[in-house]
Amino acid sequence: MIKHEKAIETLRLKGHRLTPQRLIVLSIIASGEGTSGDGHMGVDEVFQAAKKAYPYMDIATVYRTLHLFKDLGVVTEVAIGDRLHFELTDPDGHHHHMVCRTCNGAFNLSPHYLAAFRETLNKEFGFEPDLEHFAVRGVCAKCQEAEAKSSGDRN
Amino acid sequence: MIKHEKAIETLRLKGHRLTPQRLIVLSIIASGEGTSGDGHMGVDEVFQAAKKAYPYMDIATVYRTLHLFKDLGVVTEVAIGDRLHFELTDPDGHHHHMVCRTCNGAFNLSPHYLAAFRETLNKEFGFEPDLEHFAVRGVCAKCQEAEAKSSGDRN
DNA sequence: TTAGTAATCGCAAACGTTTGCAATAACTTT
DNA sequence: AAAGTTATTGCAAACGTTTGCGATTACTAA
Repeated sequence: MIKHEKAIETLRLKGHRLTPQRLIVLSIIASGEGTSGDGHMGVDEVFQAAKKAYPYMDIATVYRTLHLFKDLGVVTEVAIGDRLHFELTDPDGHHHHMVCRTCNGAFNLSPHYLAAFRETLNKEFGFEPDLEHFAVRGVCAKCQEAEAKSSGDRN
Repeated sequence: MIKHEKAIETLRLKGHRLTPQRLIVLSIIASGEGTSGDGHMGVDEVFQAAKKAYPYMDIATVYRTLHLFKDLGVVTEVAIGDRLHFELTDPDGHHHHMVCRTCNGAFNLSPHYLAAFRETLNKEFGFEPDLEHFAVRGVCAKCQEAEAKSSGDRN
């Protein structure tokens, strides 16, 4: 059940080297033990965890590795409140995100909901949108309630 | 036809001070003479122009001013190829953007195309998306053609 | 008109991220 | 198994952006 074995295969197939640093970062992302509890982790979370496994780990390497993984489609980048988070791409459970601007919670969104939108852009403008991963910001149902209750204005 | 008079009014109404720096930044954004030719400008473009009008202008002030304007809804932020661009919010001609990942061109998109999407998120999840301004990345029709012609792969 | 006050500024330092470069190490070939 | 090639690394410097702070200045009230 080594979840990220396919990712390693992808690396090798595209001619990238299997360095300890990359494997460490990969396993950390795969474990997904971030503070958010949503399976995605911030760069610094990854870095801190990686240093424990390999004290020489450099933050630049973490960034380079995450970007490589992203380009390979091995991990997916989610913008959570201004900072980037990363999660292992799950080809079977591919999903988008709704990110609440109030509580920074991330909710999954099935690709189905975007299909119509993509088709429209294609037909009307010949524009092919990048919707491999997509995040909408907004306010989730819970925070809308809370806001309605307190009905105080802060903005 | 002082296009940004309403913006100045907004500043004053919310109790913000009308400093020369703010007025300069505002008029620069309003002029919209960016290199992109699309009416939006990068932070450094704004900064360079502002320095000409007021040599003591500091880049931090430009950032603070743009963020203030954005919070007030006076300007709109567009992510163009990793860098933020800003344009005067035009309440009459409100529009979204399609940003081509290949040529970095920005094409306007009428809000109409997002209405259905918003409604779905609302109904299905009770999620209220921020779609005041929205930018989809992708590849425009022209670049798709060009790519098809060369048919070389790079990624 | 002047004096008081608080927001705003310029500066400099800090932050998160990216990049250039020489040293290292993963892979290939023999 | 050893040597060669080249991607990758760690480091340090640079980049774009944000923030803390004391000095300045727009506004308010007298």
